[in-house]
Amino acid sequence: MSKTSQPKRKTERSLKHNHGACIETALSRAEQRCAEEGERFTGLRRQVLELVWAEHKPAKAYDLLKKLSDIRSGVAPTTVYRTLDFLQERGLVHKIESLNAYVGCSQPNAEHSGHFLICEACSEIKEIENSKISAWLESAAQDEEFKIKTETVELSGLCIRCQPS
Amino acid sequence: MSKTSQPKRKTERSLKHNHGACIETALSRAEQRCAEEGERFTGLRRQVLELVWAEHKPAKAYDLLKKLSDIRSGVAPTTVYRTLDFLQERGLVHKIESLNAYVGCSQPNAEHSGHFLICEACSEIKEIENSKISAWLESAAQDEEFKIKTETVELSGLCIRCQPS
DNA sequence: CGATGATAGTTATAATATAACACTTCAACT
DNA sequence: AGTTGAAGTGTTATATTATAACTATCATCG
Repeated sequence: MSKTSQPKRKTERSLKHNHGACIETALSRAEQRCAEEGERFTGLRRQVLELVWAEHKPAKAYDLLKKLSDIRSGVAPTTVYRTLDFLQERGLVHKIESLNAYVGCSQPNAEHSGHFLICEACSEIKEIENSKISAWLESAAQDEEFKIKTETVELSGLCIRCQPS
Repeated sequence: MSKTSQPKRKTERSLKHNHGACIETALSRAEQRCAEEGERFTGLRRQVLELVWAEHKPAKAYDLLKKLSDIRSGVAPTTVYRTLDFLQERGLVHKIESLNAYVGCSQPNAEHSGHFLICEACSEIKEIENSKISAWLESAAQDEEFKIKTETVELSGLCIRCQPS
């Protein structure tokens, strides 16, 4: 019997959505996406992605390393970084540059840079899907005749739940 | 005679502006800004800022450390990071999160997060002063009722000079 | 002058990330 | 089924980035 077979303690988030299902969705999308691209969604890749998705908070590489070590042997930093690189290249996770951490992406079908709202109080990260943002930034870049390839947009502050009322 | 006393080789950039003057301007603005705030613009702080401004490219902390060691003794990582922190807090330099590097800020008067265009080919960084960007991002955040405190906006790609014609 | 707080020096270590090479596995082909 | 080549993973070592904790020095002000 695995440790995860029990009814598990609830987090704030789990009160609001079925996070188990949330993870499942992410994993099956990832599987599908890899299949489409002829990439293998191996046990290692699945485990790492599952750990990244364990919370809706940024996961640090070395924290993933520790957790991964609990479920398999022969895990080194390389293991984690290589796998994160793979997942990133397929758009399955994003790196949050300002935190040196990683979050799962729920729109793995699109080749997109993510845009993030990062709550400084509760650490929760929300990826915003506002197609206008890229258009705006491109227009700003166009003023300088600059050709954007990747966008790093990380907005830190307070989410609605953490704002003083 | 210092090495820098000679007519020096021209870089692409030096053909376009008098970079010596560019540094001088940055330094005197910094001096003024510190004076306004009752902060001391010490020799160390001046030297670090000068090194950051040496090029219009991102400066890595440990590169600054090496260069700083050439002009003073007792320089450790702490020295550099502490000084960069000081300069950052006063808006005199910005950290480029996606590169773990620092650039000088030419608008040290404003409390602003910078928005950057980063050329992947020539490494040149341009800080864009487009007041619309913050307004746009704030409106996007507002849709989620998120209160932005700091914006990390780093757009990587190709500057006009590095684009294939 | 002497107390005080800011600045800088010193030593050690933590945290993040990559390089280089060896071994294993899988799938495609014969 | 056996061969083989590329992809995946393991292993070891090291590079890079950043901070902690404590001490010494300096500038200012009473």
